[in-house]
This record gives sequence, C-alpha cells and structure tokens, in this order.
Amino acid sequence: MTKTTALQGGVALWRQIADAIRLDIVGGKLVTGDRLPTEAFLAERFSANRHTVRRALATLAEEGVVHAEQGRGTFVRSARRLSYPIGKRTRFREGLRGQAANLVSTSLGDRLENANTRVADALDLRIGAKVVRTEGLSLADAVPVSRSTTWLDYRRFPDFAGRMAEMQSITAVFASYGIADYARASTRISSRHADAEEAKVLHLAPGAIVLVSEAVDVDPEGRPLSYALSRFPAERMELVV
Amino acid sequence: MTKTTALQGGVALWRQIADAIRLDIVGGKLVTGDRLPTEAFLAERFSANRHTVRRALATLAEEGVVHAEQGRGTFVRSARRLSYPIGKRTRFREGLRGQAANLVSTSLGDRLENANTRVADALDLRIGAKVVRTEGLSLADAVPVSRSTTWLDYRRFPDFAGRMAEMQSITAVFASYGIADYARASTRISSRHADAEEAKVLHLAPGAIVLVSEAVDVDPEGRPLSYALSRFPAERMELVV
DNA sequence: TATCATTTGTCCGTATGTATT
DNA sequence: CAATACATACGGACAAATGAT
Repeated sequence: MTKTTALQGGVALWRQIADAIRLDIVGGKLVTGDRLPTEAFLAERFSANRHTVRRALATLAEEGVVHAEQGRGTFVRSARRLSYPIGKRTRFREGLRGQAANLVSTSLGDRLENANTRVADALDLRIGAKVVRTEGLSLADAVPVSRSTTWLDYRRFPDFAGRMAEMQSITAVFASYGIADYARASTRISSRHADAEEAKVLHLAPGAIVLVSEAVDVDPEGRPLSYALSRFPAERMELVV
Repeated sequence: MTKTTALQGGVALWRQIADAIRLDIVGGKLVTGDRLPTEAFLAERFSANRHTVRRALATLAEEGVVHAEQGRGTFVRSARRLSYPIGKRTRFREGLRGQAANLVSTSLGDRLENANTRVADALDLRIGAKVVRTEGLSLADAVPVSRSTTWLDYRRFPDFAGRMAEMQSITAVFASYGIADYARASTRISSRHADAEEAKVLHLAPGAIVLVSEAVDVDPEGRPLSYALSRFPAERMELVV
C-alpha cells in the first residue's frame, strides 16, 4: 500500500497533498491562525513520506496560504474565500463590496473583432458583425480574483473600452450610454484548469482550477448588452446563486 | 525552449495537453466525428514530443473522448456536456430530461449522524441534532454525472433513506411526506480536484475537476428541507443559472 | 495491382523529476 | 545528503494500416 508509485495520474503527490490542505483551509475546516497538524501526522494521513509533505507545505507557504515557524509549527495565514452572488441583478463590484476593502478593476487591452458563432449568438448579432472585445482583471485587496473577457456590439458601444478604462465599472459605463438598469439573462458555469496566461495574471500555480462563467446581460427591453467570459480562481472565489 | 523539464508545477505535460484537447472538445471547438490534428502537429503546437502527445491522446481514448485509428487519424468520439439548470425550482431529473435517454440514481448507503455546524446552520437545527445522511450517485446513459450527499432532519424524515432507495427521486419522497412543492433557497458553487473516492465512483482520472454545489431546498413556508452537497464532473457537466 | 505519402503503433535508448528509505 | 525505484519527457527508427495515385 504505502509502496511508492511516484506519479501515476500525471499529478505529483506533493501537489495532491497541497491541494487537499488548501481545500481544508478555503473550505473552512482550518481558519486563519490555526496550527496545521505536524508534518509527521500529515505524512501518516496522506500515506506519504514527510519529505513529500514538506514539499507540499513549501508550495503553500510560497502561495502565502500557510506560514511555518521553526519549533512551533505551521500556521494558516489566509483562509478567506470570497463569495460572488449571481442573480437577476448581478453586479460585480456591489457583490464583492464588504468582503474586500479594496476592489480594483484594470483593463488588459481591447480590440475590435468580428463576432464568432458563440458571441454572435449571445449578443443576437450576425456572425462576423463588428464587436468590441475588452480584457480585464480584477483584484480584491491586491489579490487577483477575476480575469474576464467581454464582448459588446460595436455599433451600440463604440467607445466602450475607453470609458471602461476611465470608470472601472460596467454599470457606470452602461449608465453613460443611457442605460439606467440592466439584468442578467443567463449564466453558464463550468470549470477547468487555468491556462498559462490565466495562471500568470491570476497568480496561480500551473494546474490550478478556475471557475468559468459565461454571462449575458440584457437591458430592460430584453436586448443583449454584453457577453462576458469570466474566470475566477476556484481557490479564492465561490459563486452563490 | 524545447529543452525538457519533465514536470512543472507538479502537473505532467501529457496531462496538461490532455486537458487542453479535452477543453477544445467540450468547449465546442471540436465536435463529434471531427478528426484531431496529427500527432506531429499537436507535438509542434504544444512544444512537446510526439510520445508525450500520444500519452495524452491515450488518456483521452481511455476516457472515451477520442478514438484513434491507425493510418487514418484520431477522432472525437463524444463531445457532449450536459447542462444542469439551477433556479428557484431546481429538479435534478427534470433538469436533465431530454439530454439523456436514461437517468439512474442509486444510493451508496445512508446513516444517522449528528449535525455539524454547517449542516445545522443550513437546516436550521441545533448542532448535534439527529440528521439522516444519504450518499447517492446519478448516471446519465450509464455515465456518472453526479455524486451527492444529502442531509435531512431525522425527526421530520425518519425513513427518508428507505423511501429514496425505492422511489429514486427526491421530489417523489418529499411528496410521500405530504410536501407537494419545494423551492431552492440558495446554491453555492465552487470547484476543486476530485478526491480519491469521487474519482473512483465518477470514473474520473486522478486530478480531474469537480464542480461542487451546496444547495438548500425549502418548503413553501420557507423551512429548510434538505442540505445537499453535489459533486459534478466538470468535464461532463455545466451548471446554468 | 503496385507504389507512395500520410498517419498511427511499437521499439530502442537517455536524461531528469518524483518519492521512498 | 545519500541510494534506489519508478514516472515523465525526449529523440530516433521502423512497422503497420489507410487512402490515393
């Protein structure tokens, strides 16, 4: 049983252990300030060698999740996972207000492109229609919590990108176009591994998991306003319906 | 560049490649019957050796996602991902009807236990109150799509487990207790790697991703009926709000 | 029928990372 | 900080099946 096998499923044992401990932390079984079990105990629990556990703990320490003190033990440093509420009136900034002191949204650039099938379908446009595509990154208390790509009809929102960079809020930009209110028409939620670019800007270890939300917002008349593809680090965010 | 480096971040290259190709498939870029690019092309695309690509393809073939034919190429076998609608009236069987010909829910056992903080909080009971806990597995066309754990107040539903095994439907069991209708009060969605037990019963490769939903259903008076923790294979299911 | 380019399947070996003892 | 065993990743060479010329 406790033989060896090195890898087997393509995921190193030290990473599986790190993921399991992180799950205990973000899942609430361990809260900020708690002392982790001893390395020997964890080695027993995961049927692994203490060296392997140490490798896992070193990774978590690098991520800033735990913190080891010689002679005392290893302690939970940050445990909080943000909850992003999703409903008919879904607003990113309002949803996270109160959970983070500082919420910053930055633009990673934008461009004009022609709508592919998916975008055209979501925005109710012809395939190939001109759309604005903006890439964004949001940070809560300096920690990246969302990497999003948003498409909008260029004819309706020709200067979306410029105004977004200035106002930092979709709600505010819509208001500047005379749209006082908007609603969430649909949200599709899936999950996958972060790709290289996402891992980089979200400060995730390679192989980390992102929650993916595909959302369509509509104006009060029911016309599609925006199609947004958002990626949330699963270890830092959960979605609440 | 194309040096080597074996693993990076604890995730094997062949696994990253498999995940990327699977994403193209479940994401719709490749549909059933499509031929994948040649192994040589994929090796170039991922800056990997052909052997490494072959390892990834072998894994996908084992999962039943692709199918290789000597001399012809490798083809997409199954591309479909089920959509599970979540809303005020969320019903598992109704939600998936039409997407799968055969929907089977089996019980993996049940027991009486004392409510921990989380369960007591969700069901509005005292900590330590007696609750029924049932473990279930659902299959759509013989493919596992959900592994769920459900807690209910023992005083209100003393024989829940027995009736569930017989009726296979939560809605039917509630009806048998005189509850004609119920509604979804809240759903929390998160994501993580499958643990060993989940990987086994859901037929997932180690390291696969599950979407986790924590749901509370309430009766028409707003009293909590059940607290359910469901795990969906991310590669086979998405949640639609 | 025969040949050829293409593509997957199998075998050899070497170097490095992972995990235990 | 060893020594050891296994998994990962690469490189090359050739066999086997396919489809078209």
